[in-house]
Parts: sequence; C-alpha cells; structure tokens
Amino acid sequence: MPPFDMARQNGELPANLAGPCGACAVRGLTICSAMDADDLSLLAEIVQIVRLDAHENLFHEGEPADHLFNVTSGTVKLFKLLPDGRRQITGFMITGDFLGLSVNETYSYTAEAVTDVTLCRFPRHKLDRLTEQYPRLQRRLFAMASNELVAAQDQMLLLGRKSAREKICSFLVTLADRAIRRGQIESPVHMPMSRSDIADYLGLTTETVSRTITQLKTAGLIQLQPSGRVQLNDLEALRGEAEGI
Amino acid sequence: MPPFDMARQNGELPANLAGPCGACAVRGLTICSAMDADDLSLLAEIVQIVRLDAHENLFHEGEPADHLFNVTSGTVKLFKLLPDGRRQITGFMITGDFLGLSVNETYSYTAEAVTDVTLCRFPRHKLDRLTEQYPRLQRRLFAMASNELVAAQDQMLLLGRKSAREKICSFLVTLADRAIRRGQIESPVHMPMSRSDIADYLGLTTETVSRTITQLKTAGLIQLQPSGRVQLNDLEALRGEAEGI
DNA sequence: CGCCAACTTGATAACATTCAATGTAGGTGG
DNA sequence: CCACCTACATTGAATGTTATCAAGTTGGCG
Repeated sequence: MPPFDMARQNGELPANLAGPCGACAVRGLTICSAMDADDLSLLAEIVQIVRLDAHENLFHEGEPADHLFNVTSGTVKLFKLLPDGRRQITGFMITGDFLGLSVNETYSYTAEAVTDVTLCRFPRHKLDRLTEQYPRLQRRLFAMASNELVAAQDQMLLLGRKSAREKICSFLVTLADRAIRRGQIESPVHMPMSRSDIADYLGLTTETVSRTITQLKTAGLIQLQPSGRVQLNDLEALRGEAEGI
Repeated sequence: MPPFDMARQNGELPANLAGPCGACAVRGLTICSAMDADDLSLLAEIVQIVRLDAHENLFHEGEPADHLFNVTSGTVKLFKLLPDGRRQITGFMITGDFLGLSVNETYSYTAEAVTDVTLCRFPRHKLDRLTEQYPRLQRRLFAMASNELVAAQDQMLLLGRKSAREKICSFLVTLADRAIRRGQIESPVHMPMSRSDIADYLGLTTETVSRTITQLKTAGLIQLQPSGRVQLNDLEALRGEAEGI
C-alpha cells in the first residue's frame, strides 16, 4: 500500500493554479512567505496536497528523500530507531512546520502522523530548481533549517541534563510557546500525542511521564482536560521548573 | 579583555588579497568551496583570521551574533548552560566546521577553545551581502546547516536512548568517522577534550565516562595513548556496540 | 454494553550519580 | 634537575532517580 493518499494533485485545477496557495491560511508561517503573491503560482505548480490518517507513515528513515513537506494541519512526529526498537522522537511538527530536509539524498528519520494530517508536498528536484531562481526562497529554507538547529540544541540540553520533572515542564512550556507564537491562547495547550510518544521525545518511559504529570496535577500546576488538552495554571512557574529554578 | 586576538586583519595585506584563502588547505571542507578560485578574493576581503588559546571563549550565548566562523585548526566546543551550572555541550567543532549560525541575532550557545585554535571570522552583514550575489554560497550554507541538523538528531537519539557504554562507543566511532571523512587514518583518533567535556557532551558524569573507558580498555577494544590519542582496536565492534547490537 | 488500548499506580531493581579518596601527569619554581 | 603543586583522571562505596515488571483503572469506540 502507498504511504499516503493524494487528495489533490497539481494539474487537476488548471483554472486556478494560484488557488491552493493563494488561499492558504498558514502561508505566512512557512517557506511560502518567501514568494511574492504573484509568484505563488510557481509554488502552486509544483505542490501536491497530501492527507494522512493518524498513525500512517509519511516516509521512512533511509528512503530516498524525493519530497519536502509542509504541515498545513495536524501533528506529525519524526523519529529514529535503534536496531532493538528503542525510539527517539526528534520533533513534533505542526501547522507551518517544514520537514524532509536531508543531506545524502535519504531521509534521516521516519515521519508518522500523530493525528489526521494535511501537508503540502514539494518534489525535491522541482523545489531545487525554484530555489535557483528565487534566492529568497533559498534564504527562507536556510532560516528554517537554522531555527530547527537551535531547537535541536535546546532539546539536547533537555535530554542530556534535565530531570524527568524538568523535561515534562519544558515540554509543556514549549507547547504553550508554540501556541503563543501562532497567536493562539497559551492555555489550554493541545497535546494530541500519547504518553509513549512524549516519553520517546523526552528520553523517559511512559510510566515516568504518567507519574510526573500526576505530580504536576497534584501540585496544582496543571489540569488535564478532555481530548488531549492541558490547562496550564501557572505558566511562569512551569517556565521556572523547566530551567531548574 | 577582548574575547580573541586578531592575528591578521583584512586590509593589512593589500598586495595579495586572495592569499589567505587561495592558499588555504582546508578550503574544500567548508563554505569556501562554494566560491570559484577567482572569486575567492571576495571572501578574502571580508575574512579575518582569529587565534585563541585553549580555554578562551570565542563568544557567549546571548551575545549579538555579529560574526560567523570557520575552524581552520584545533577544536572548539559549543555549549549551553542551565541557571544552576549544568552544562550540555552540543558539539565539538574541528577543522572545516562552520559555527555561529543563529536565528534571532544572538548566539544560542557559548563557543570555547578546547585546544589552541585558528578560525576564519566573517562579519555576518558582509557575508549576508555576499550570499545575495552568490546563490552557490547560500546553498552551501544551507547544506552545512542541514548536515548539522542530521548530526543533532543522531545526538538526540544518543542522549535520549543509549546506555553509557553505547554513548562512549558512539563518541569514539564519530571521532573515527570524522577522521576518515577527512582522509586521515581512523586510528588512533585524536581526543583532545577532557573527561568532563566528554561527559557534558554525552549526558554523563566524568566518573561514568572514566569508568566506561576503563571497561573498554579492559575489554581490549581500545588503548589510551599519550596526548589524548585513542587506539581503536576493533572499529566494527565499537560500531556495533554504539548501536546496541 | 463490552472490549481493547492507553493510562495510571505500585513494588522492586538497576544503572548512573554522588560523595569521597587516591592516583597520575604536566608545569613551575627552588 | 627534581620536588612540589595543581588539575585532571581513576577507583570505591553508597545513594537515588528512573527503569522495569506487574497489576489495576480509565476511556473511547464498535
């Protein structure tokens, strides 16, 4: 079975090529902001829209990296595996995030849908050609990679040096900050991933994640709400605990 | 006191602007390979050469990121700190490595010389202007950032999911692979950093690093040699242990 | 309503840390 | 040139945080 369904493919809508991009609500968040409004049609020409159900794979580590993706709705997790099955999630990608960057022509991680997901898919070779004509696009890609690098360094600090409680607090703060950066309310935060996913992201076990969340609940710092929402009662306290203060 | 000494500054050698770059032995390893031989003078015009003694700082986390650097000799460590002093080293940069990438105009980590070091220093605003004229340079920067991102993800897997022994083996293998990629012999590897640095890179304590190295020595996998050299007796066995096999 | 997966909670164990002491090497001054 | 001093590394014993193993509990979905 194919790893994804193509809901819409370029060429099916010749009457309005700029349509899918021109009307895109999340354009400002991602690489597409590098294109002038009247050049968006060039992106629209090469983009394909992809939908995935929760738990479907977008691509696997080691496969040829023929496509780059842009999340337009939902959450995707990226992870690497050790031969015995140990797993490290390197990131949760949400609306506006870019994924699929690679070096040696193969994906360095597996991408799997956490929730139902919609993405824009760009064939790599076509995007490459476009970046040659649009230095701004190339610069935008560079800026996004640099941003991810900074986030990766923060995550290394977390994984290498923080306690379980600090890790969970950091995670919650990150979710809140993401929401704030997107102009959304900071609480409650949307936490659609399983305890097991959180554990594999933070270098813990599901049991420890569960216990620590219970601790924070008991301390009155958070409250769990239905459908994966978490009320943060004292964001500044969480921020402090995240840094070990 | 200034954080570095300027051994040579552009303008002092007007007779041979291409000189410092044209003769550079490590040019092929880094961004400079994006420039044609006859355009190297443009890089030479904006580059400054910097020397640091071991333990000197190049820049601090949070400072304005006015410069980008390229290591031409020696080893530099990059690290982040928690308020209480816990430290995570995010990378050891060696000859050919590029550092100083940042997002929000400030450095996201501190850079300190592990050994005596020589670097090329590029004023950010001048390099930015050059990338506008040289898309190849911009692409090269992007490629280097992408490479670092892949390395960062590997390090997350290490920090989150590997045992102390697997971490040390991974570290040794990484050192060997770096040497191989530079056309050097894979053993003995050069390991100039202290046990404490290794610990802060791998998310361990100095004691655990020391004990684990002793284990590997006892198992006959490695031998310590003078001045920070380590003989790898069975690289493939180390590679296996690094992956938990 | 019942089932299954996900989550929570408990008891025990292990790996790495912490605290402490000893050993070693490189650099300085007598 | 050697002794000393300091920083770094190694080794040992005890502790602790988190993992592991094992039940229970909850909640979503057919």
